[in-house]
Amino acid sequence: MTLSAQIKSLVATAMGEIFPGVDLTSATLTINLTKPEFTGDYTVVLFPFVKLLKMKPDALGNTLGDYLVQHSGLFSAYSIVSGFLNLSVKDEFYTSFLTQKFNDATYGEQAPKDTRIMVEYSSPNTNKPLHFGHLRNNFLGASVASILKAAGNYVVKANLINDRGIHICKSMIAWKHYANGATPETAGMKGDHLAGHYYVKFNHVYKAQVAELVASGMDEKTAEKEAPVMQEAQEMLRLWEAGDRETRKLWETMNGWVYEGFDVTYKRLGLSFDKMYYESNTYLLGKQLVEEGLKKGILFTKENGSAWIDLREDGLDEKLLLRGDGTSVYMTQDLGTAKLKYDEYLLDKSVYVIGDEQNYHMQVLKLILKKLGEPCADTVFHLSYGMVELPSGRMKSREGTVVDADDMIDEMISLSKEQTEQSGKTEGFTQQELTELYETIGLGALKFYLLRVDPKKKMIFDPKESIDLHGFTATFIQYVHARICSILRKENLPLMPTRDQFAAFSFTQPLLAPEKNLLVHLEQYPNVLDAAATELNPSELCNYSFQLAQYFNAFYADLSIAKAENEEKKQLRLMLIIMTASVLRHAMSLLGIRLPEKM
RNA sequence: GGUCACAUAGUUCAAUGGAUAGAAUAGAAGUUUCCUAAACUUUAGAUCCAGGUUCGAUUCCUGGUGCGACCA
Repeated sequence: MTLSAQIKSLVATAMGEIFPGVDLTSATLTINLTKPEFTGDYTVVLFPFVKLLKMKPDALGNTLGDYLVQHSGLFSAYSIVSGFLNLSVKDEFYTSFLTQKFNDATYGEQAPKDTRIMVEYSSPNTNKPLHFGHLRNNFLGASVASILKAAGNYVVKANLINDRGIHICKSMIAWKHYANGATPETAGMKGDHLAGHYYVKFNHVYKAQVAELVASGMDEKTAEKEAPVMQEAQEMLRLWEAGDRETRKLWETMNGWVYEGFDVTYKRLGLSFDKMYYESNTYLLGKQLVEEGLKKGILFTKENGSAWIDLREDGLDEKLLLRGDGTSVYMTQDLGTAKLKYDEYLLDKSVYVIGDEQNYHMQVLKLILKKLGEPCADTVFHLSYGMVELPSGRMKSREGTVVDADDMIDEMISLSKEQTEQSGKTEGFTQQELTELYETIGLGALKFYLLRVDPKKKMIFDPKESIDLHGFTATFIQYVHARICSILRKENLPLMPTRDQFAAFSFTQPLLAPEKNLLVHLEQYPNVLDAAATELNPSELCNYSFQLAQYFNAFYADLSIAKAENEEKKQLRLMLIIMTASVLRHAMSLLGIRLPEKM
């Protein structure tokens, strides 16, 4: 049990003992960390009980404080400041905590539970390369999956590839007309970039054709439908659905190129999946659910034979589920896929990492499943994240304002190279170590930058100013780790020494403020990890790690470790930094960020 | 038009209904005979507006303004 949970239960018990027969359940018991400007470690807020007990806050605080100091054995002292009871925890609690946990590589993790969670993320279209906005999705998904695993869940990482549809046909048509048979090899381009190139080409040609038709007197709506290249794309989609050999072959070839390109990017980013779904396999799913829904009278048909569900009672609209010609819409296949996932993996929870532009779609999806009586309805959870915007506004692929993911990665790595060379500490590194270091720093910065903001909030990305290797960044944390490793090397200690590498000390000297800050913060880690898992919010780990690193830097500047005042202090501080480095590694690994031993 | 988000220092972000609203960055001033100065210390600077609930509101409620997404 963590300290704050212990204190909460101690206070609850104490209140019961002191005020027998008084029902205190209506008052919320709030325990916080004490603000730095007051003495004490944990604070009980007294106000909620004041009315109930008809006591003044100070009187209540004294009674409770006296009782806790006398009975719990955990507190050395207390003080009351304007309605807040500040409790000081005995140093022995922290030193014994440190002795027990300093080299526990799994500190903060929870015992395996029987909860099965799928996290679907990435889910790219195969007509263009990943852009910067997709990176937020990928990092979030990967990180949330790791966090959930650390919290004891069984996790399946899934990727649903959008490999069919009109947008794919657009790339194919443009390639057919304008590529002269170019392949990634002959073009010297990654396959995903090649496909993306012809998707853009399609849009150029299309736009020109529409303009031409409009100029010749056609109205714009009609022109958009009549443009020859669009007609061709539509025809290609029909051929694809009919299983036309040649079309399917081209489709397979081009998608193959795209996957090779994606694989390179995924590998570079350290992303992996346990299960791949392909929309070309799943797009016909869901029709059966619709049929059953019609039979049960949950859905209804309109005159043209299309199938609908009426969600107006729930404040939403009528929603189309099958067109008059019997073809599906996105919602139909999403219904089917949700059921498929649930049946295949016996899920307790199915997390969809999808942008907030699809809030409505996901709300409707869940609601329809519920109305159809599908048990998977309750498992569906939309992890909705805000869009990444440029200072000039939203990224638009058609307007060419997208920041390409591969370019961004290259840029970050070269930036980290530049900065590292500037700092002039690369003596003794092999070429391979340097290459690895640049990647560690560059990718770390990128991941941290995208994960440090609450997923729900949209974020602004300024390519010129926002990426910095100082301040609230992964680099800051990596630097702390490198410093700690450096000290340990000089002391001839491994990163994770066993306990018998230290003499059996009993720590008797009072903890100094910088030591105490680190300890209090380290003790919080399990709570933070648990909160990150509950909220599906990796940014909690960013905030926590950064603060831990800040405490370390202050500690490091103030107190000597290798030349501590005496052996006891040296030992304590070594254990402290070992644990600090270990917790930082753990937290950062959940974000997919590596920490170097030298930098 | 309807639904849903969001609004905090110049900028980018924090703050389970709790104390004097925290960081980072940009600005100003300092720190290196001593374990990595990618660091540390000091300083200045903010809750969109108007009501309401509460002992107490950045947080909850109502209305307004602004920006955005989605649904037609």
